[in-house]
Amino acid sequence: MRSAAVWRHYELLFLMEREVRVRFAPSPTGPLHIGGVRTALYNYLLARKLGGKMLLRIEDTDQNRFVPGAEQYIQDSLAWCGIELDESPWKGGPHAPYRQSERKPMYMQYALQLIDSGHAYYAFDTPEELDAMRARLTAAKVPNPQYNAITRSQMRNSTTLPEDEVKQLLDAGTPYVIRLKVPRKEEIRFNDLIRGWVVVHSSAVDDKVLMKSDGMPTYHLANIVDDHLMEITHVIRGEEWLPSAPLHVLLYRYLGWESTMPQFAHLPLLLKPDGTGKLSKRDGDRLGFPVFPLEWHGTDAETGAPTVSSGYRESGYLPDAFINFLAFLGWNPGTQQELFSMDELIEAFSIDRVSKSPARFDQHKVRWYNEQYLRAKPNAELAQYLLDALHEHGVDCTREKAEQIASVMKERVTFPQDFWQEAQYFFQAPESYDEQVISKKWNAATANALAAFARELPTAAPSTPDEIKALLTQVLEREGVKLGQVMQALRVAITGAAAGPDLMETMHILGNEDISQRILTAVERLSTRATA
RNA sequence: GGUCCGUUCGUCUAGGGGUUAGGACUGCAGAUUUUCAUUCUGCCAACAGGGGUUCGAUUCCCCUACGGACUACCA
Repeated sequence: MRSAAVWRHYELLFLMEREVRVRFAPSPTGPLHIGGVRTALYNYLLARKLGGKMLLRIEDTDQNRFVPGAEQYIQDSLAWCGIELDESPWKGGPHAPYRQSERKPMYMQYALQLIDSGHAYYAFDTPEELDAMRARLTAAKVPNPQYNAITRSQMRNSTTLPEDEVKQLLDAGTPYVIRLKVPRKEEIRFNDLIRGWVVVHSSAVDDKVLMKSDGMPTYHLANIVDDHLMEITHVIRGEEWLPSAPLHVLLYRYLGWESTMPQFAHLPLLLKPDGTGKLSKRDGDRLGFPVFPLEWHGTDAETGAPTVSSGYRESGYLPDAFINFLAFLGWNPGTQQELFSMDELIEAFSIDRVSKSPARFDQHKVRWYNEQYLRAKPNAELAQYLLDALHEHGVDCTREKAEQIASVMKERVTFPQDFWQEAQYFFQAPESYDEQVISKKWNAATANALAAFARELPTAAPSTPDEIKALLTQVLEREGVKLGQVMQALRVAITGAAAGPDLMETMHILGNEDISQRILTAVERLSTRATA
């Protein structure tokens, strides 16, 4: 049973004993998806919360899976999200280098240490021999074929071969791997910060390869060695690592590092928004919304054709909104508060409030978060989005006008690009008019009243939304038409659309000349059409 | 198949032996508004099933079902 008080106690102990150090350790095999970003985020939040350090380590021990640009993508993504790294391949740090490929010379000595202490052994089996072994076991209906305490005695390795033959094979340069000698009957247990005690029997763990025949360590060895050397105190990673955690515990023990073994916290998975299963990189645009923080330009694995996967950044999501949403996927503060800045997240975060069960996406909620964050921004900042888009399209606009537009539009947009898309009519008189409104609301009386209003505008020169309204009311009264009857028609005459922000505000932004002109144009065009 | 992990409204979740099971998103309805949106108000909506333990279980225990992860010289 997890109790908040107990974990707070653990956290305090760590604080007193040694600096909290966490790591995010992605492999550069493609774009980082949001599950990875969330893992990085929780690591970051814990580090900042406890006054510790956050480092990033590139796990590139499999050179076959290296994807150019992936590392840069990881760096850019975290930077965009506001997740700061204290140590990284790009920034350096006291435990450099931070790429496992560059740390290659460091691993062999630990594998040899394990061999010396009898916890690991050389294995010379070829892939064909391994396949044959598995096939044999499968045929014999062995539930879980694996290289383990039982099968290792039938394979070609240093536990079965005479010592001098092993030496001979090694001297001859025969390809080999180093495998962990997992005990046959032993209970392995560890206390997961999120799940409590996890117990696994060693018979379920196989003799994992520690050093590959290319001289590189596998993930299992490398991550233990590096976490130890880098003085990592908490390993926060996805649930997919839970089954191999007992193996890692064994490694810490056999290497003699158990007393400083980091605490484990296995995060619940992020599920595909539609069907079932964990979210994967391939889910991409199939779902209609991004699973990547940034747009990714890759190549199709089979055809080699270039592919593009959309990103939250390019789709118009604000990093703060994205992060706030992501933080709540698997964690909550236990209060009613929904909106959290990064600093507030840091303040509120605690690992014991991370839930155990997996979470699915809610595309509506990310949008909602984005709207909240967008509306909280000052008009000047929102105006800049519009200004940028206008500049791109070669349209002139003063900053003052852009701010006015942003001010009236902010309640009705989800993304920054909406300002440009929804505000077209502020820069261009309508070319067509909403048919429904025209057929329902446009008639001779309305047209006459609006024309009268348009003619009086330049001379009356109202200078505020209120004054515009006053003038309009005054004219309509004289014409014997009610305000409610013409508003829709007036809106359509000016904007062409049936809906939009407050009309008086809109007219004020456009200016008297423009409104007058637009109304007269509409009256002319719509009457002509009516008689035609 | 085996091992491990999980299961509260459609979604994210709070809660916890006795509660009208709370909030947020979505949806729906109403109010406001010159319109749409916003805003406000309300409504719909959940403890997977079965056994225990108990005066009492959604909450603790067990089983079942379902879901998921893992099961490579990938991470």
